[in-house]
Amino acid sequence: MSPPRPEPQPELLPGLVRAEVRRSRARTAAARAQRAAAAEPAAVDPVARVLVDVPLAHLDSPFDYAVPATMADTARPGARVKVRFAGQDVDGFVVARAAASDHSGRLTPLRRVVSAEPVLAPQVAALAGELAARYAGTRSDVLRLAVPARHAATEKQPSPPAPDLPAYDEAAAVAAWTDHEPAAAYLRHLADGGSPRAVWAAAPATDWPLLVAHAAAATRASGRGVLVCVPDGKDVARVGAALTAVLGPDQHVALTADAGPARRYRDFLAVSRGARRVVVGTRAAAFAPVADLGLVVCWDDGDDLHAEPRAPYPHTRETLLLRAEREGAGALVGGFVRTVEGDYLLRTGWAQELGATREARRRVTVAVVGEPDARSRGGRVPHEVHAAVKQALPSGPVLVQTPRLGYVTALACARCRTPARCLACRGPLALGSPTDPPSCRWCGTAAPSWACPECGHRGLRAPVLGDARTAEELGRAFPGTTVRTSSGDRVLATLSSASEIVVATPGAEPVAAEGYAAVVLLDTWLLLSRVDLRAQEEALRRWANAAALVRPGGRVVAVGDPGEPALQALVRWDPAGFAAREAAERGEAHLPPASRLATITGEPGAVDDALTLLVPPDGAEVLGPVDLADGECRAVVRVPRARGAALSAALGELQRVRSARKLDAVRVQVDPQTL
DNA sequence: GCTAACTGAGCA
DNA sequence: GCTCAGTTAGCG
Repeated sequence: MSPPRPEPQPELLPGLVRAEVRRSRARTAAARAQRAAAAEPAAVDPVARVLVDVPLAHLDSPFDYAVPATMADTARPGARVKVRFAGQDVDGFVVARAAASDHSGRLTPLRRVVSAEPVLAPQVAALAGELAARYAGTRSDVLRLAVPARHAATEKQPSPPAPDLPAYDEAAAVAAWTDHEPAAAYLRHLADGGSPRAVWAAAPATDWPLLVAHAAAATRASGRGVLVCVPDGKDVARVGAALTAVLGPDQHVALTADAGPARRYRDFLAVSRGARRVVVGTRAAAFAPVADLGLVVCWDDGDDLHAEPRAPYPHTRETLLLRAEREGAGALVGGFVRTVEGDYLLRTGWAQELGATREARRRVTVAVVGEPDARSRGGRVPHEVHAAVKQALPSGPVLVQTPRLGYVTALACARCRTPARCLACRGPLALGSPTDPPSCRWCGTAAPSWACPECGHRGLRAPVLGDARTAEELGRAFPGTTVRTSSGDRVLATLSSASEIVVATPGAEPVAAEGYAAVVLLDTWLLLSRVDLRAQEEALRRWANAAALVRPGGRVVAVGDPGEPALQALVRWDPAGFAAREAAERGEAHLPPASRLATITGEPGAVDDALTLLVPPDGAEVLGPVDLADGECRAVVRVPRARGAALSAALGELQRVRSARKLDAVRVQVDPQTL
């Protein structure tokens, strides 16, 4: 060791050198502290295995640190720590303590235990590893989604005491599930400590939050915990209310993104400390460290809110099913429709079917009426719909679903308001989705480079808002009836049973206390016209979710083409048959879930490099790359489902090599929701 | 990513 | 022989 240098006089030195001296002093002080700490290692298990929070793929594995005696008790598995890594202080989690390390060099001591609170449960650490492998991402990315930010003041507070196990009313649970088969056996299996896995297509007019709550109660009866994930905060509130009704107060926590940091951490701690054993929440809740997990529930798994938009882009359903598998829990994948992924779970025998009885499916009648002539300047609401609304109103509220704002109406020149017309047939131009070019509502011809014939301007606008205009039209047709709207950022959560009309966009439909007397689906062509892999499936999902809000015996009227397969599936209330057909078509087209598909997106040069580095598994197909907007491009790689794990592994290796060689980043998405 | 060690150019 | 900018390996 070198003798201490004589320290230069700072005031005699120029600023830069002085700064250097300060740094050097700080270094020697840090080194002294480290030496002192290293001198006294913990007596038991002096090695801490730490996952460091660095975003680099090739550094995604635990690193060993020495545990100073002073941290012997606090540096426990799951604790948040600060460590010196590559010359800087970084955050990390202790994942294990060990007696020895297989690292050959001297171990750097832990810098600091941020908190002894074990926030990273062992099963969540393992899950992060599996998800990182599955989605070709890093554990640190997954952990950022899984563990909420620390809130020191909240951490000091004790969590509420764990409540007593509530009594389980099996008769009530079976009664609530009476419309579904074989629900009684499924519930019994859960209550007996079994882990049945089911894909559930709910009957129309089913109060599904109540059924989920009873499944939770059955699981709780076996002493185990429950985790329920739903698409949005509105559904969290509904399931929360049902859980309170069935299990009693203080049995569950609701985890949502819009709770503040303090509340979020408080609720997380209540789960992590075992004070709450039942969790309902949105997609981030899929990582909640529920103790002794007995059941995971994913409601409406087709909703794209379940797809995490941050790397590595895990899907709630996949996260929950991985957990069910590794933690030995039962699973319930439910919705008013069945996704092709749900169909796949059934076909492979991974899950059993939980379906609506024939009588329950017939409880609601769905009719399809043709669209009014688009050329008529009259309204979009046909006579049959007027009649149905008129008939239903005296007995309760009526829901009118109309596709999203602005995409509905014919377009006009943004400058001079001249209506935009199709060059081929003079029909009105409209937008099918926010991303597609406008196209003709009569003949379908796309008009990507429209220019106003009057003034030459190229901008288009929607002159009237869709739901506002519909509400206006209905208000005129039914004078004296209250017409309310629910859409976008002005969503009505619930509704009384008063006789009023609610015009809502898909996903924003309020739930009526006693169910709707009638549900009307307008402009069904619009949802079907999206150029998306899942357009049909997604359209049926949105219609079914609205139609399911009708009361038993109520009427559903859809305006559209009766020949459309998705509308026919709605009329027959046959989500299983529809999913099976969709799955078959996807299989023929080598699309998920029969294939596993991944995208590589980034700068053209970066994507080229990535494709050169990628060692695809046997049978892999590489498509593209094709140019996208913003100078990016995207390649697609797909393999038969059986090679899915190999594809994920190859993509993970690609990211590690790319990261180690400091090549430009590319975004890898495994099983993206859309293409 | 970042730091620290390494390398070679430029100059005394 | 030394400094310094530019490069690069390795991170416990």
